[in-house]
Amino acid sequence: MKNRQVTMKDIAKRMGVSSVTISKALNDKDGVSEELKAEIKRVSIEMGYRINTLAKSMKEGYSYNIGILIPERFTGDLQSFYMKFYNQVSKVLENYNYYAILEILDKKDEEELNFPRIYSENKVDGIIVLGQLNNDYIEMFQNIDIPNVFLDFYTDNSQFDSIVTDNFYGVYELTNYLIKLGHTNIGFVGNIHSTSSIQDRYLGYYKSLLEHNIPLKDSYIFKDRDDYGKYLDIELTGDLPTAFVCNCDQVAYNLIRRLNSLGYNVPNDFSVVGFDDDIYASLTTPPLTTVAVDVKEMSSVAVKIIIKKIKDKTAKYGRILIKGNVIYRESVNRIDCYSKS
Amino acid sequence: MKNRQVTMKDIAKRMGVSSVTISKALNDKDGVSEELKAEIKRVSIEMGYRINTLAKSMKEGYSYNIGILIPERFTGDLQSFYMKFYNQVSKVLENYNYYAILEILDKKDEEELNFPRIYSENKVDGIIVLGQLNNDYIEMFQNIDIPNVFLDFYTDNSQFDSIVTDNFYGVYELTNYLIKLGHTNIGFVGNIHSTSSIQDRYLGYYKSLLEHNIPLKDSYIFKDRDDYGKYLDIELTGDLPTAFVCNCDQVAYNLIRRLNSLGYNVPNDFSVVGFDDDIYASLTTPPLTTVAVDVKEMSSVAVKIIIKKIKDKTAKYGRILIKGNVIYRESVNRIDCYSKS
DNA sequence: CTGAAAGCGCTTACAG
DNA sequence: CTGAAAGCGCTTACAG
Repeated sequence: MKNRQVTMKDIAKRMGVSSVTISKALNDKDGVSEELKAEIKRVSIEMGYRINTLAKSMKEGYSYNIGILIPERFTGDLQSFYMKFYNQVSKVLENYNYYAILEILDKKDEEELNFPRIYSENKVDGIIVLGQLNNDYIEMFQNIDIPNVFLDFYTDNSQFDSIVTDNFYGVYELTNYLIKLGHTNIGFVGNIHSTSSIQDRYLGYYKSLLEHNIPLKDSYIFKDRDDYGKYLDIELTGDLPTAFVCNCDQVAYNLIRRLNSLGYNVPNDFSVVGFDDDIYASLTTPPLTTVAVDVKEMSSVAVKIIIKKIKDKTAKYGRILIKGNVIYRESVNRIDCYSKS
Repeated sequence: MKNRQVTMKDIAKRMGVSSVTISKALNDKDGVSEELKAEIKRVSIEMGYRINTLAKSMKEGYSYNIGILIPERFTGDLQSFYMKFYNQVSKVLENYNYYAILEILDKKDEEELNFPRIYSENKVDGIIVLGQLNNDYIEMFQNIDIPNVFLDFYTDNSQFDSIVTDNFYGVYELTNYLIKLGHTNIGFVGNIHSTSSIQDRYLGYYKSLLEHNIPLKDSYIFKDRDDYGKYLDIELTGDLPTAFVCNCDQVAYNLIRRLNSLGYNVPNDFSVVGFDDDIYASLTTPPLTTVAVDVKEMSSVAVKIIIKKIKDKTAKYGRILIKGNVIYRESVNRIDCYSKS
């Protein structure tokens, strides 16, 4: 058994007042004289009082916990990206006096459509889902009667609120930047049938071309992975563009190594840009111009929304796009300037 | 307000029994006939009952939460290592019907010696500290009256239980391996005054040399960082060893790039080993022979210990060393065999 | 096998 | 300004 904690009752007894008065004083509510309030606070510290949030929570009907649900497959070795989110969300929640509870949803539970345990056991007031769930599971989520928000992915079912990085706009900005530097032969590296975020990035690239009256060339679309996500050797034969827009930094990293091994130099022979600003962006030589996902802002918004939804169950937000930040580094050159960077 | 949940009372009313019987049935306790128990379970599912763990917790005096406390400075960009631990600990806790609550201890709170909020607010039954706290804070931790365990670091105060990777033994094994392959001129790369884990790794290297009657040479100790942890260019002049034992993978990565830029090949000209098996180990060409910290085992042990300490407040474990696993890759050659690997 | 009573530590609504 | 009473939803110990 736990050793007995100091309770409000103990303070009350010692001070000869009621525990109601203690509660009011410690919560800065009206109905206690300022002097008594100050004295109560002093004594409570002296006695080493710590509030029992469990009791408070039960009375109020709120746990002051938010669940963060991450499908197991996003927790592998290199997926530290999601942990960054978790970290940030957890930090933001503090400002609202909330805590984050992580649940990793294992494959089996996801397939068998079992409710998250944090939900079944009423551990949380709301759930932030981090990382794409399978469709059936998402459908099931509609039956969950606590607020939820999807972070970093979305679904076509408009019932759900989601917060995603603006893939489209980010690549659009990057491509505009390349064009401004004189590039007109610009390739896109990625399997445009693989994930919806790669697709959106591709469309941002395409929009930039459209706006500048640059025709889209099939031969400038370079497949980087098969439809199962397995990386392929990028085919670099025939007519090549002067700049490559890669769907992510890791692919840019692979591409640059590939180009190097063929005797090319980046950015002198080819300009290359990525997306994500993850560790690969700084491991390439030269470091990559890329788009940094705004983890901080996205996390803040996710928390704000879930807290609002807890207070107002009917609130709806839909799909919220958060702009990333273009990070300018040395992997890009003006097209008319082949002198070294 | 939350929409009202189904409670045991509701089930009781509907079935014409008391809520005590419901509680017994759902918890598989004695005192209910098997038929009634089965019927209660059926109805509770039908009614969509979810237990209110808050009420249960309050009654029992346990929150069924474990806090994971990570000092802020370990949550930066590249420290996904700690998140791996967090992940794993969280997964293991599930088996004990416990949940993990993350608290990132910010710099200010650490300096001002403020208790973690999860402690002040009684949110958790125990705390796992992940990442070295400053000494004063550790001293203060002695006054915390809930069980705690330090994960991945230790302190000389034997009051505390800690679980650390066996740095000493890991490097000892690696160095033995190099010697078995014929190396006798073996260098160590690291600032041996910088952290205690680097020091332990150095001593493992030294023990291996001792055992094989290989003299320790000052000139074979290569400083990789200053005393503040800032990386230095490693000085590679004069008499060089045939193999380098690096204190971590990132340093091995830096070293190999350095050697490459000087025109050397690894492993043909020099063998190199690292420690950690992090992303850098697979980014080097060739990939690194290194020691993988056994995150899984360390996390399991941490959880086992904290759960035991919750049940028995007097339990003591001291410093527990967990062996890492040597991962054999291609960055090492036999010394007598210069043909390619 | 079944249930009435008490209690976990708070907070809220109300009375004085 | 202060406090007695009731209640949040469970579980435990005890009585029948």
